Amino acid sequence: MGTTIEDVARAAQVSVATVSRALRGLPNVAPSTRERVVAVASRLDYVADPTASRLAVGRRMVVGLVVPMLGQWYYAKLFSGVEAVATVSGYDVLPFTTSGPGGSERFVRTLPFRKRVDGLILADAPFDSDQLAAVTATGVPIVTLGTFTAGISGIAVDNAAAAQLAVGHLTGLGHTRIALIGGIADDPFHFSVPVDRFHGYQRALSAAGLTYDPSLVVPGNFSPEGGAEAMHQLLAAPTPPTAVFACSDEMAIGAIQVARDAGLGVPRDLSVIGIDDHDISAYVGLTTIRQDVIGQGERIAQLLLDRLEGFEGGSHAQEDIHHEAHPTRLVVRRTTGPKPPVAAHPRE
Amino acid sequence: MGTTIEDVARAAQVSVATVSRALRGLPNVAPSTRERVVAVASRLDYVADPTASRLAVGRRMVVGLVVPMLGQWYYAKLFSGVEAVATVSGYDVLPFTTSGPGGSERFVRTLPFRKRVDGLILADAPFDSDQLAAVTATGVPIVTLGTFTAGISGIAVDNAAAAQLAVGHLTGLGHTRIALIGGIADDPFHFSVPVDRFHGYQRALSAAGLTYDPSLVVPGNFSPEGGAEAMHQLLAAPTPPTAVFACSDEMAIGAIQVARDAGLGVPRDLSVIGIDDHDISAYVGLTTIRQDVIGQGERIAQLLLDRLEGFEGGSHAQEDIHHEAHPTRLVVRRTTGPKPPVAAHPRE
DNA sequence: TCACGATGTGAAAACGCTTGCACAAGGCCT
DNA sequence: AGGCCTTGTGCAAGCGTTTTCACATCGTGA
Repeated sequence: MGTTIEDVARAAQVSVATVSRALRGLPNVAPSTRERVVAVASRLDYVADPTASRLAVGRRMVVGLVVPMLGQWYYAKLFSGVEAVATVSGYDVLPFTTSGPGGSERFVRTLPFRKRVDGLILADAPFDSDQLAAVTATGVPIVTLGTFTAGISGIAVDNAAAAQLAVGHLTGLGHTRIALIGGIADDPFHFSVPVDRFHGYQRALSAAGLTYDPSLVVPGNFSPEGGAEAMHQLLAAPTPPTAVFACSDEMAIGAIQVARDAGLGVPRDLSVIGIDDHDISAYVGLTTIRQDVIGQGERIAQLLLDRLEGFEGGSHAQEDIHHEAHPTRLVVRRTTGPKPPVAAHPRE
Repeated sequence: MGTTIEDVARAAQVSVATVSRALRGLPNVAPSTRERVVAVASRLDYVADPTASRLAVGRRMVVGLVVPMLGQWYYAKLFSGVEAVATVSGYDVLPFTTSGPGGSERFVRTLPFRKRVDGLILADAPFDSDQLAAVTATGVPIVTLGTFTAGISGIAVDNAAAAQLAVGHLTGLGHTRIALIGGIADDPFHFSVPVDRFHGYQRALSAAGLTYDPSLVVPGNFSPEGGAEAMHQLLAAPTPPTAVFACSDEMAIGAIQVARDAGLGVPRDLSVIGIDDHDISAYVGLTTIRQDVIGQGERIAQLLLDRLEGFEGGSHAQEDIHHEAHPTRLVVRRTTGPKPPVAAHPRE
């Protein structure tokens, strides 16, 4: 296993420089020489040590992916999308999570990506502007996903529009008491996605001539558990909603379960819509707003890679920053329906 | 950003060797010197370049995680467990997927982990013994997850026992026609998990005095889609099952949806049990066999790291191989119930 | 026939760190 | 007082590549 370029050079009776050139397809190598080197290299099972070559070249061939957490559906999908395109360009992807111990403060304080990555993807980055400044000050090329930042290229779905689409679907069905399960109140990671969706929610309400009732807005922590808790809270109110817009499918699913346990029919007594189109949403019949997460991951990775390749080859001209909206789509399934004639109360 | 160890040495009026020693807490550095070096280093925002240090030390500080795919719930959780413990020991984790283009053949042919990782975690590795031999021949320390291999340490749940537990639950409820939705027939990645679960299924049947009916065993591809298709196939049979054991929760969820769409009550007419205890299973009321995926990831990573650390410090004595079974547990929820008095047929 | 650009090749200097070895300076013992 | 560990420090040789530069060699046009 430990064959080095020198072993190959010796065996092929050439210098290491020639081996390097021959194996990487650089010009100025005689065809016969190249052939011989390649043959020897493959006979010896030689592969270049990336550590050494990265040191020599000065590029780490690593992109960092900063996410609140792995293991959650959205970020897992994202990672796999990013990984897929990074790999074909020879880049590794190194995840950094900001919701663990220490959270984003630790991340910003230690800047653990320094000297380790060539570029950074900030996904739903929970940073305030000071923190962001600290990160950009390192000089590492950055793109964002899920939120737009002035001066930084990125892609995102239009969260406000998506939310508005969702809530519009509900108002279109005649609902007037529409709850929001989001991530606002306790805001574990204070990123902008839930905020934007909240705004879309409000917009849709006023578009339908409805007044905003703060008691119908509860946090859901973007988990099924959180969604369930939120639903409990909503059902305990004097006049429960007839429809719920959950800011993620996982919360929606948690909410639906609680509602059904309470004896409510979904969508007979209560309509529920989510966002994401989680892998299993189709199989629980959840109406939702679909977004292509893997596609977003692939796209943002490509955006960063283009920038990185551009850096080496081209002018260091001011990169024109680029904000790209990704589409979303309403998928109507079986958890939303017309407003019930009389509001049902959960049975005790 | 580009401060090197030499900059620090110059500023602190010591040699680079001393800087290296001081910053890494090695002995034989005068307290006053160390203090000064640390101060200077932090003033200059110095961090060691891992690429250079890895080259010098000869260890890559990377563990490879070989999985069929990322982005699926099980492997995403696994990755996050592995990542969590690897990180605290300073290791990066580099995923390799074997179900993409080229599949495991490509992986075995190119051995893309050479010179890149210090150790390898093979999760549900779809390798035959020749392929496995090719991988081990590289000399890279290996552990397996999800399956036991002679001569290689690993951890796994007892899949046969888990399956037996699941099917035993169904026979205990009086069911006699019990289907299996697994991954056997077309076997996209031919790994052993579905095989073991199939054996557990058979064992549970004979334990209950039931005869095995091959027509009740259909592949499900470990996806909700696959589970749905499988259920369609099962319902089309002359005498459909009254209970289904799905080899993953995702398949179970797909199956349930199809059954309900066909007018069957779950669990009134049809009981369904899965394996995994997926994040959302609790919220769709799915009866299942629970396994702690993140815990498995953490444990297998620790096992590998211990081995790696052992390598450097201690004797190269024959590592005692270590096979560790991880527990599973039956979680009864609301998709399983007693055998219906008369078998229901799907309504057309 | 001679200078001259192409072309192929090798020597050696990076890249930024770690670490073995040599060495100086003190303390401690006898 | 003289030898001897111990402690603190620096020099320099790696680690395995890439890449610059210089140097042959060969053909080619004048």
